[in-house]
Amino acid sequence: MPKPQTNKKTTATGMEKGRRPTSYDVARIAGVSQSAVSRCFAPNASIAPAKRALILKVASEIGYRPNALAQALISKRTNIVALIISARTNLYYPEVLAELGARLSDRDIRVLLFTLSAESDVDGVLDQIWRHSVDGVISAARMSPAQIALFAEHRVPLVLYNRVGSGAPSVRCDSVAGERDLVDRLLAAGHTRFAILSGPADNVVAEERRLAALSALAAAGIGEVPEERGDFSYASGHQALIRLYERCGTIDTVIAVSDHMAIGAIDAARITLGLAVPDDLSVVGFDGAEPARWGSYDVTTVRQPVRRMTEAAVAMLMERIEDPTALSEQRLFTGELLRGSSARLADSDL
Amino acid sequence: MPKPQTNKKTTATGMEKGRRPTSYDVARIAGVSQSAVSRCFAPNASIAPAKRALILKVASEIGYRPNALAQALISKRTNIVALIISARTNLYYPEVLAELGARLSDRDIRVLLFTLSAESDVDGVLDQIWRHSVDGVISAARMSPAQIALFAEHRVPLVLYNRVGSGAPSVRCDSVAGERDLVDRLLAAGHTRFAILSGPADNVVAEERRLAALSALAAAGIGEVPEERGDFSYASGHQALIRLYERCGTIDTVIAVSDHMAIGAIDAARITLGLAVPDDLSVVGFDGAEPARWGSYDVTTVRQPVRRMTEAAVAMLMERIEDPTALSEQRLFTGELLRGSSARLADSDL
DNA sequence: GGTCATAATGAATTCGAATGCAAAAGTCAC
DNA sequence: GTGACTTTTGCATTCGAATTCATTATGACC
Repeated sequence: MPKPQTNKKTTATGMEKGRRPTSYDVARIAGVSQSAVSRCFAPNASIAPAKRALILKVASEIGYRPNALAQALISKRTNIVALIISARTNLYYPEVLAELGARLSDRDIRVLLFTLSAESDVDGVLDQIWRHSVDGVISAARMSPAQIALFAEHRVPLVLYNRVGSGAPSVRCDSVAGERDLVDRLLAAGHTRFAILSGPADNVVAEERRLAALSALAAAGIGEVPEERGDFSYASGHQALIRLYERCGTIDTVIAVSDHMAIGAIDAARITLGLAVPDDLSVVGFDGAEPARWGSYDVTTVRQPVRRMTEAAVAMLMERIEDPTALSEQRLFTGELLRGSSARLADSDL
Repeated sequence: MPKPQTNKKTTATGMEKGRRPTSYDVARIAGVSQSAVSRCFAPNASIAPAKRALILKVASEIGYRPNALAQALISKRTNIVALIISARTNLYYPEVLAELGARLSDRDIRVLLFTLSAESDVDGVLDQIWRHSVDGVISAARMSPAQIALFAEHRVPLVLYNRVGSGAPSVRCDSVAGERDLVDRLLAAGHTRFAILSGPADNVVAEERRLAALSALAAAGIGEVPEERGDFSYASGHQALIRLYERCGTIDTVIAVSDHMAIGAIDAARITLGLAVPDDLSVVGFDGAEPARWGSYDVTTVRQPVRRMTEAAVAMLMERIEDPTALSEQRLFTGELLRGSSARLADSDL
C-alpha cells in the first residue's frame, strides 16, 4: 500500500505542499539569503531597493507571512497586550472593552483577553500572562499589592483602569468630583433625605464613590445616611431599593454608585413601590452607560469620558513599553454631568 | 567608566539576574538535562517520579514557567483561539463574549480578541490571525465565502456563531422557529396589522429573522407588511418606529429583529407617540438580552440559549482542532419564548 | 544470575525569524 | 586606478522548549 505523501511532496518551486511558507522558502525562490528576507520586513534594515522589491514580490506570490511566534521569541516583542476585565464590572464594560481594543488595534497591537468570572483566580490569569510574554497589561480588575508587585518583578508594564494600587500607573474617572457634583445639585434642588445604594465592600470604585458621596453630604451637615449594598447589577439595585424602603420609607433621594443599579432602583420604585420618579424620589447613578440614556430611565448621572480614558490608558501603556523606566503616573479624568430626568435638579447655570 | 553589568552578573545559583529562568536554568540547578525538565511539563512523558519531584521543586523555587512562545513554535499548538466579533453586534455580545471566554478558559485556551469596528477590514484581521498561528477561530462577524475559504487553505478550524457560510460549521439560534412562534401567538391574540423593524440588509441574522417573520405572516394570509430598517441599536429602533408611524399609523404590532431595537421602539411609542404598550401597540423582540427583562420594558421575546450555544461552538471548535478532518456540522438551537408584557399574547397552554 | 522487556535519560536537532559580525560590493574623491 | 568610505549581503548564532533517537538503568521472571 503506497503511503500518501502529500506532506512531503514538493512542487515545482521547491516548496513543500501543505506547509506554510517560511522566510527560507522565500529566500530560496528569490535566490537570496534568509537574512535578506527578514530585513525586508524590518523597519530600517539595510537592503537594496531592487532586491527588496524582488523579495516582496516572491513573498506575496507564495503568500508568505512572518510567523509572529518566531518573531516574538527572538525579538522579545509580542505586540500583544493582555486585558483583564472582571465579569462583575460586566455592565458598562462592553464600551470600555471595545474602545480599548480599538485604541490598541490602531497601534497594531493585539489583545489577549482575560475575563474574570466570579470564581476564577487572578493568580491563574497572571501565570498565563507571564507565560505568554505579553508586552503589557491593562487591568480593570481588582489586584492586590502583591499581585501588582509581580508585574515589576516580571518587568511587564501595567496600567490600571478605574483602579488604584501600589503606585501602579492608572487612569480613573474622578469619583469624588463627580459625586460632589451630583450631591451639590441635589442639595440645591432641595433634597434632604438621602440614601446610598453602594457596591461590594471590596470593590474600590464602589467604595470610592460611596465615600465621596458620604463626604459631600457630610460637608452639607448630613450624616446618618441609610445604605444598602448591591453588586452593580440591575437586580441588586432593584432589591436594594426595596430593602431600603422597608428600613426607612422617608427618603427622597437615592444615590446609586452605578447606572445599572440606578436603573434597577428606578424600576423598583416605580413598579414595585408605586413611587413617581423623580417626583416622589430622585435617583442618580454613575457611569453614563448607554441604557442610562434610554427614554424610560433617562438617568441623571456622571458620564465617564471613556474615549479619552481608554486613549490615555493605552498611551500610558505604550510609553512604558517603549521606556520601562518611565515614571508611574495617575491620571484622573473629570466626568460630565448628564442632567437626566430621574432626579429633580435646580435650574442651574448649566 | 565601568560598564554597568547588571544584565550579565550571575547569582550564586548561576542564574543571570533580570532574565526569566528557562528550562536550561532549571536543568543546570537540578543537575539534569533540559529534556528532563521539558518532560516534567508534558502530559505523558516518561520520567522517574523522584526526578520529577526534584525538578518541579527547583522550578518552583526559581519561578520557572515554560515560555508559551517557544512551546508554540515547536509544537505547533498555541492554545489560543481567536474571537472575531463585529462591533455592530455590540448589543447583546457582552454576554456571548463572556460565555465564550469562560468556555474556552475552562479548556485552558486563551482568547485573542478581534473587535471589528465599522471601518476595520476583516482581511487585516485574518492576516493577523494567520501570523499568530492560532489553533482555531470563532467568528460572530460577517465573512465572505472567499474569506471562509482562506480558513481551509490555512488549515485553521473555524466555527461561525449565529452566521452561516460556505459550508463552514456553525452554531445558530433558530430564527425561523422563533419568529414563527412569536407570530403565531400574536395572531392568536388577535393582532392584525403587523409591521417589522428589521436590521441592515447585509446582515444575515437580521435578514433571516425578517424573512422568517414575513413568511410566518404570509402563512396566515398577511402580506404587505410595512417595514423600516435599523442597525440593531436602541436609537435606530426608536427612529424606525417613528418613521413607521408617520408612514402608516394603523399598525397594532411591531416585530423587531432585536431586543435593543424593540426597546427603542417601546420608548418611542410610549414617550414620543404617547401610545400604550401593549394596549395600543404590541412590540416583540429577539435575543433575550438582559435589558429586555428590565421592569420598564419586559419585552416579549425569544431568548437565545447562549450558554448552550457557546458551549456547542467551543466544543465543535475543539473537535475540529483535535481532528481537522472532522466533518462540518450546523447546529441550530431553539430559542425559548419569554412572555413579557410588551405584547398582548393569548392565554395559551404555556 | 541471566535474559528480555520496559522505563528513564541526555545529546542533538528542530521550529522560524532576527541580528552581530565579517566579507563583499558599491561609491566617491583625487 | 587607488584608497577610504559606506552600503549590502550572507553566515552563523540565538531565542526556549519539544522531540527523536540511541543509550543506559530498572525491573520481572524463570
